[in-house]
Amino acid sequence: MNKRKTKDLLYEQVARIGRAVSSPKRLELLEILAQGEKTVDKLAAEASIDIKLASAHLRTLKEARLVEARREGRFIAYRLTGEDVSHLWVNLRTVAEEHLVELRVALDGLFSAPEMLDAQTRADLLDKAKRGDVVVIDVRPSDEFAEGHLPFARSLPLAELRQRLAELPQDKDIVAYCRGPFCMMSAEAVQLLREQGYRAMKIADGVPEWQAAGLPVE
Amino acid sequence: MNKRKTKDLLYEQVARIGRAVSSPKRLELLEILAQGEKTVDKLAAEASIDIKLASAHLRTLKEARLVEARREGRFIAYRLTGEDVSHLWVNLRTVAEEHLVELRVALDGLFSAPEMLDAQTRADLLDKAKRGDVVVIDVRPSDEFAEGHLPFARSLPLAELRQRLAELPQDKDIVAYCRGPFCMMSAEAVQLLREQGYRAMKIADGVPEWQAAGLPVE
DNA sequence: TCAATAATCTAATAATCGTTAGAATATCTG
DNA sequence: CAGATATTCTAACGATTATTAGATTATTGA
Repeated sequence: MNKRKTKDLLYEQVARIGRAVSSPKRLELLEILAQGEKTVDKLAAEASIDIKLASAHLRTLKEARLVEARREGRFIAYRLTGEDVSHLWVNLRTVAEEHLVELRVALDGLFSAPEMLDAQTRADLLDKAKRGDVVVIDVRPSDEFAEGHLPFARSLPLAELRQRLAELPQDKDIVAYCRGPFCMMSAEAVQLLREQGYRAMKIADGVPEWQAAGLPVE
Repeated sequence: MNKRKTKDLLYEQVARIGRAVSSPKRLELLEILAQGEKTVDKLAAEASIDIKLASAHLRTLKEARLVEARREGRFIAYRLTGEDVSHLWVNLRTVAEEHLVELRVALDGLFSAPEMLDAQTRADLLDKAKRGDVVVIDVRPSDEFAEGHLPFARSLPLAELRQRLAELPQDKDIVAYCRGPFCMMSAEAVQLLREQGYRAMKIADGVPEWQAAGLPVE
């Protein structure tokens, strides 16, 4: 048995994972799937691509065993093959944020400082939420909330926020979160809430980030 | 500002990292660099590729900011841009090991069970090494040992092992490690030691794995 | 069984990437 | 400064991949 050939085989297998995460659209699909199981048409709509293209990308992800599919009636639902895949996405995104100036500039421009809590305050936030000093709202669609959410968070999807404002207290800090640092739902929620006179801010974390940091999820 | 365009830009940046790790040879270069700084000719020799090709791959890695270069006399030395890059490599390899049957089969075939310590025994190993119950040897080239090694380990490069056998005790367990699960140096060392009547075994971990697990490195 | 829907499969084209070879650059040594 | 060495740069070819469109399969409900 040739030592060189064996090594080539090993690295080739890891490169299968690498190739799977080398396309922006596949990464976006992975991030959406990190929020929970989704059908092809929903994934395509979320990622703003054609169903055929989504299907092709999902096939690639499936061949790398990062996702798996199951038929649900007329639909086919995809999900990540494990929590480690969600962590890989967080890891890739974190390395990109750390090293690629272009990305950091784009993110800084998007989310101005006062709206964004720092990562160190995570434990602190959990504590305040537990005591009821702040209201943590999950502005993702409710099915994603159902698949897992931050402790003490309440579901208040962005689409329903305007009609359900009455549910929120005017005299407490409101902290919104969504799918993660690339998701703009929490920023939109904060903007709306501030316009209506609420004391609102956002955190960049989503459930995948929270989990990858070793913190509990409900 | 278009929401869709902004998102595309963000995922495109992460995909730059993905593309950088989508080639087997680039992954091999990353693993070698995870052991410490190396010049282009050494990297090319280790990865069994032409210097020109190594240079091209290193350029790609540099464009993704995963490595950086500095001139050292007539040579140019490359190193990883941070510890997080080394963790990313470990993460990718771990996901591949977890999900790709082909890889697991290849690894199982390579390293038969009795020679390999389980990952859980890491803390235990550290303890025994501290008390002197086992001798931990680092069989990588000595410059890699110098850049960082497991606590209580002593450097005994594979190339010098046969001549330096006398340095090892016959009555103690000897544990060999090298660059990580894909590296075959520790397996070769164990084979040689056993032929010579020593009680030897290997661990799959290298320094990057040890570090990624949050354990101390000297 | 037929029409409608969701998704996949197949084939084709354009774009990108890996690899190689030859020319060019930068540094060291005499 | 000339020659040797280490590496990069440039250009080119073949291989791989992304994307699109058309045909096909699987399921549901009338």
